[in-house]
Amino acid sequence: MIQSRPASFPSEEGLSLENGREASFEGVLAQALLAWYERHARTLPWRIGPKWRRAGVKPDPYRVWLSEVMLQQTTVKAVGEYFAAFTARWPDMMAFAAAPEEEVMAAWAGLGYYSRARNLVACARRVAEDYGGVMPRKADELVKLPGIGPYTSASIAAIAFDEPVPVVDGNVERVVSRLFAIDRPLPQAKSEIRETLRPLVPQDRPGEFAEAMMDLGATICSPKRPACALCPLNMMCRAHGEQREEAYPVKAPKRAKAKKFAGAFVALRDDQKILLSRRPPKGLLGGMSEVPTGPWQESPVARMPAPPLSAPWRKITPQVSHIFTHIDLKVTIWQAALPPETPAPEGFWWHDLENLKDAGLPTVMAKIVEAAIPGATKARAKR
DNA sequence: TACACGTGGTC
DNA sequence: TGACCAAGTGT
Repeated sequence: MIQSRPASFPSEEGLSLENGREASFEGVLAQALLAWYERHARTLPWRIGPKWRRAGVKPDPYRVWLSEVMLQQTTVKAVGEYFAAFTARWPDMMAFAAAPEEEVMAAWAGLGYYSRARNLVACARRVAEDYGGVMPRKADELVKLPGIGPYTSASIAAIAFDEPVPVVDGNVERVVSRLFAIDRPLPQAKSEIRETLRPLVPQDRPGEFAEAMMDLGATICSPKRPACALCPLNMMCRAHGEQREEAYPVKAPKRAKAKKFAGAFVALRDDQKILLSRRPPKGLLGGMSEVPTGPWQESPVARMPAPPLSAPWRKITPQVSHIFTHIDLKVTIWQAALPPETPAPEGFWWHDLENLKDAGLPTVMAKIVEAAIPGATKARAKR
């Protein structure tokens, strides 16, 4: 169901352009947004700015894909250095497709949602094998690839290949739900928002339109205290007309986080090597390296879980707390020093503390090591 | 449809 | 402090 246009917008009869052409609501909105974008576009490493775009320059689909996947549920600031490191190390799709999965997982460490890294590798290999290393151009083709869903497929198709499809991310959900005062709660309202946006997409500049919508949401139409005075669409916005901007988008209530508790073991050999293992490929932190942990349980850790090897374990304080999206985890840490000749048990290995960065520990694991061995995660590898 | 899936920043 | 949020996807 498509919402009616804002009541504050003039009737169509009252609208005419200087050249005598009829101005549609859709056209006026797109023009106002694109004009704003030409002045206020954010400069981003994976983007071709409006000036160069007008000169016919298009962004590299590989970089668009990589950035879009990194940006899923992740801030621009957090992505910045990862994008630079990835593109320096793997400059194109074929180079990336040839990368060992474990190297990609380690390079991704700290960015979160680790299935994205695994799917990135799977996607690159599929593109290399099935498409000769050339990214498909259509959203309905892209959406079949691993790690590429409705948002990412549309964004790549629009931004890299100028396919006029609606691109709906969290920013756009907010902008569109305010523009049309859509009061159905998210995520149920997703399809209504997409279909409301579809006729607004200009056929000639869909990529810039998508980027402009997201920039507007990120910089003007913010979740709290939006800067409506600076918004190029304020006269067309129903939420603004109602002075109820922050009432949109309506969101369904979310569930409380589960509390969980675990014990962890920091085993440090006297030759400055730490005992690590790899987590199972699926599930939380799937495929990432870790310090050995006991079971994650519902009740506080009362006694030491079964350790990976026999050692003079002693409990250290304080505990480490870590908040995941859906789990509030408290970790009790046991530490032990071992002689240099100590062998690693089956499935474990000793990792040089000096080069801990290379181990690719997810943040929660790095926090555990840091609590036991202050400074360990900040050491840089020697040249 | 609803839930699993990370992390860091903001108010 | 704790709740919310940030360019979502897979199951």
